[in-house]
Amino acid sequence: MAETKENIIKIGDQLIRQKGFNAFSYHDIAQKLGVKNAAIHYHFPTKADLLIEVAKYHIQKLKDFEQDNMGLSAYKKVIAFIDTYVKINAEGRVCFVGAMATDWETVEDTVRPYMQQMATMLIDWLTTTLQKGLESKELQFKEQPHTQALLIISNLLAATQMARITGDENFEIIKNAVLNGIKPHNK
Amino acid sequence: MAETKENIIKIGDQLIRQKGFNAFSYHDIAQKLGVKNAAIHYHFPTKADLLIEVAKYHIQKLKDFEQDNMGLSAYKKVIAFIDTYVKINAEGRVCFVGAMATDWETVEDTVRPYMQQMATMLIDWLTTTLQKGLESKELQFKEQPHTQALLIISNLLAATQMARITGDENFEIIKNAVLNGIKPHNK
DNA sequence: GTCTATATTCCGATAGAC
DNA sequence: GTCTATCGGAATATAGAC
Repeated sequence: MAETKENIIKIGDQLIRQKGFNAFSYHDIAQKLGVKNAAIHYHFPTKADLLIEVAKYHIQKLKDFEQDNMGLSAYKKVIAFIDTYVKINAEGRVCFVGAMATDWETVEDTVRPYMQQMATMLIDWLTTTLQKGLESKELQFKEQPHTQALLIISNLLAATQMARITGDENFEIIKNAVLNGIKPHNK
Repeated sequence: MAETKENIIKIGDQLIRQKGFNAFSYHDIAQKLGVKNAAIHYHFPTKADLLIEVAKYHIQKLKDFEQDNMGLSAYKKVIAFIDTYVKINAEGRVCFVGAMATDWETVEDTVRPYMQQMATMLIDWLTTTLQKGLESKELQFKEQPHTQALLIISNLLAATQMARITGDENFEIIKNAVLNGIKPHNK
């Protein structure tokens, strides 16, 4: 069934963001699915094949996210964006971009364009969202929208990582400060 | 010689921040030192033993950093702090806290307290530095010093990671914005 | 302190049966 | 599509000589 292929991608993604690309094995996935090692290789001959599909999966999830929140105000879009990181943090995982960044030097060249596409889409969407929020005076911040987008993404990306080491309180503090950094002063 | 032990730690540290803890082998270190696999095991029986020493090495480096910059103004201390991330980024590596965060779930319990100590020291030092800069009006920012410290560290930590994927321009942008975020408005 | 040699385990990957 | 079986390789780790 094609359902298995989808499940492998999802479990692979979870393992990548939990343990890292070099720390999980096909056996880990097989075990969770109740199948054998070889069954995973049937769907994804090499680990790089799987990683590319996981990256594509994230690109699609991001497109879905954009679509689902299209009608929302800029402020609520940012809230929804922050919320995805809250969920990631609650799972005890890190975000895909952060996980891929630390494994970057170990992944094959064929994989990298997909990660670059995903990261660029993320930055572009938030930049545009902030830009519109600025124009409608719904949001307020000093930096360029692109710069503010980079600041927000880096804050949240690192917050989920630091939370593992220093605890969830620091994630909460950073999360609240991010929001505070784009709120109009008179609100 | 004890020099070899020190060299193993330094090379181990570089490999951890370049490829990740689970992606380098004792063979990698041995090769760089021109010795054999077994020589590394003589100094550090297990990989966890080495990791603990790498963590201690970073704790000591941080103490040295604090000592070396003790006489500087708060502003110059922050500049020196940012500069360490500029160097990390120029090397194509990531910072130790970020590297350890993504490998967190795969390291033994005995290692974790050292990483927690290192991360806490980092946050505490920057918090104190920002606090003093605020009091002397040398620096200016809206958030609590502890919050601002978390924001700055998360920005820089993630900037080195994102630079790998989306390029060094984004690191530069984030770096400049970090500094811009604590500068008094009249300067 | 470093070496050779080796034990052991695990992982990625493939062949071929069902 | 999944299985059993297995290959080849690499990695962690240890024993014992020098």
